[in-house]
Amino acid sequence: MTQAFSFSDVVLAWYQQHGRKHLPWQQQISPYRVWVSEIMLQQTQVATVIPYFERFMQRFPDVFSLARAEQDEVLHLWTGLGYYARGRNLHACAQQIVEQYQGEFPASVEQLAALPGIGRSTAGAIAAISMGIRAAILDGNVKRVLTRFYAIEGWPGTTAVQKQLWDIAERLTPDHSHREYTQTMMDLGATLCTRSKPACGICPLQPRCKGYQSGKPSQFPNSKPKKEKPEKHTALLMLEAPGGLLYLEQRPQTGIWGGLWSFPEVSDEQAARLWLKQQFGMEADIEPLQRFRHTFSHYHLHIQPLKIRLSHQPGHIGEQSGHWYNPRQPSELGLAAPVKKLLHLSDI
DNA sequence: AAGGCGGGGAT
DNA sequence: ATCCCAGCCTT
Repeated sequence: MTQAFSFSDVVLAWYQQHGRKHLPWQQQISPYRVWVSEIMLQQTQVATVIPYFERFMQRFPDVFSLARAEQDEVLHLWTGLGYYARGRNLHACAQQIVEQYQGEFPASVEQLAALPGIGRSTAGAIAAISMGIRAAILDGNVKRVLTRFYAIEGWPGTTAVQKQLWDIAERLTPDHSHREYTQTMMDLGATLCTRSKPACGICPLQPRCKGYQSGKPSQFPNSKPKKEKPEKHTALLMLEAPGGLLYLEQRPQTGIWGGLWSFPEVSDEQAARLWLKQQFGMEADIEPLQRFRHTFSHYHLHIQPLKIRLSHQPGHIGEQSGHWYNPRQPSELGLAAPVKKLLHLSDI
């Protein structure tokens, strides 16, 4: 009597031969290392994450060192990764794990998902990969594999499709080999079941894949309904003191570039003149630098840098305590990508 | 349920 | 230029 291979049997067999086993976070596997990698990998590709992960582990080898750190240093190591709330949540989460759990990650999906920055999928990944707990994940890779395998119609961002996918993901998860299965589902999505030109010819799931049978596997997952991104404008004030020092202030924790250091932001050059008059009670020469465009996931931002050369360094500006940044001796601060670019631009 | 939140790599 | 990525949080 023969028993048909289950979905997870096929997946696990493929892992033995072809699964990735040498990524940095697949070595010395621990809840801490898996957690940091999973947070970094949210909406961010493997190749981008690797150097950030290595630097982060070098500086913060365990949850205690991370919990003790200054937020500025955490965000400094996050500079360029984007979605900076991830960095702030990571720091807060480390402190909570130390205070509430004596530095030991709680061993259940529910408890993990209650921590800042950890949702259902990341909790499942930490539990399955580092703790051997039976838990499902639903990241971009798994969504792609499942929507193709079952030819699921509808954009996965909708609640209905989301729920359907979670139900399927939970059902397919085997009751053994949780780490291997979880890593392999991500591997399949990352290496074979890719967004474009999927390698169906060498995919172990191909014989039963409805997406393949449809002849158009790449139409799954159905794409997000598109809408045009608005064009927004802003200006950044580059106050330069003698010696090339540039004035930075910390942005609010919420909103764009939350918690990062940035040039004072005003709406336009007109507002800049007013701002200068209010701060210094005097006129100042404003030199507009080359305007450039920075694109976010949901809008385009035209940034007008305005250089203002000050004859002397003011004692203080406005309410908050700012920071005079020396491009030749960079401070370890979290910087938004465009700000970092502008700071580097001045360092010539 | 919907919208906010980055930056970069692939195409 | 467009798409979308090892999603989560707030409203």
